[in-house]
Amino acid sequence: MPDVKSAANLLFLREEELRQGIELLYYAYRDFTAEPDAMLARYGFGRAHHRVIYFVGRYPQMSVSDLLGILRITKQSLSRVLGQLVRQGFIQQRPGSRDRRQRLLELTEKGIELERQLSENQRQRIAKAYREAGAQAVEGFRKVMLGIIGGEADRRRFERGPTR
Amino acid sequence: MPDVKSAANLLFLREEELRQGIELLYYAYRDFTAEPDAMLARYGFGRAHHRVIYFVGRYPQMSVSDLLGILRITKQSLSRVLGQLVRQGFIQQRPGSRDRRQRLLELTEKGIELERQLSENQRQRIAKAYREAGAQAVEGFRKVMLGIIGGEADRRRFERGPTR
DNA sequence: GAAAATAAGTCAATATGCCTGACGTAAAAT
DNA sequence: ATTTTACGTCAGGCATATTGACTTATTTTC
Repeated sequence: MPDVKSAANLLFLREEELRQGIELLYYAYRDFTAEPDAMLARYGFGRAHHRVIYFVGRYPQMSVSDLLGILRITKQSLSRVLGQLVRQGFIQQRPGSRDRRQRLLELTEKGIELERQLSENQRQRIAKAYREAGAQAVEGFRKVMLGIIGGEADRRRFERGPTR
Repeated sequence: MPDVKSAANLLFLREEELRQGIELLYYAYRDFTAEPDAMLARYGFGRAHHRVIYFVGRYPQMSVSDLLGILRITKQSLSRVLGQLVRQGFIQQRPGSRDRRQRLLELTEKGIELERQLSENQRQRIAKAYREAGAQAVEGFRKVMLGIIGGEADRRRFERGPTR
């Protein structure tokens, strides 16, 4: 019964393909974070500090609640990490001009330097992967990753054009 | 001076492209783990339990040290998580026949069921992304992800052919 | 203008994940 | 017979994150 056999085989291939997708994400993320984590440890920081520094560098003058929205953590969790970064002079806060309740966040010179160091490794890893895979593969990578990302709002961050 | 300007523009595009790569990984991984995390919380488990259940399901009869090698954590960290799963009947251990020092790991029926529930969400997310992006994009996704993964040994897990 | 909502911060208690270091046991390799 | 390996465990510690309760300043809404 070749029909049954090939149907089963298709299902099997599909199952295997999906598992490989899960694992590609797992291994890639694991390796992607390993080196920055090691660097952060030398400052007494953790991965949470990296995420804060990264996104504040990416979106200067962002508010605390925007940052909370991206990180999807509670303000109590953010508080300690952000407080450390502010007290140690990596991040600067200033009241918003339109809404003075807001504390707009910005990297200091020192913060910019740390961000650069931390992300350099990741940029090079991506650059290497992109270079080896080629432009067409990069396009496919983008498409699949955008499909994995859940929210419409987050997907919009990746619209075409250099500066979002 | 058009040369300088276009060179700077190229650098800018490249920088933006690399940053987007970093962020695609961040958002995709964040959303990829959010729902399983919520399910695990209902069992009193964390992401670590999911990883253990996933890989034991993927490679039945694997040894503890093989699992440690994949997870890249210490045996002390694994110990509590694995111990809970064994005591609560999700994972079964048996001495290896060739090397009786080994404890080979295997999911129980209960473990298989939990694994299926947890990964179903991730499989569907991948399936949706693959379906929407198309076969060629999936090929590109694989290429780029493999380029991001550091170790040759880990990349070998993704060689062609259904069963590794 | 008073009441309600929002942005941000704080105190407290708790859980989980992960680490280093030290030590123990059984089995295999040399 | 000694050393190495596979696994486990005790102890102590730090980072990340949670829920819940409460405060302050400012803006919005009625």
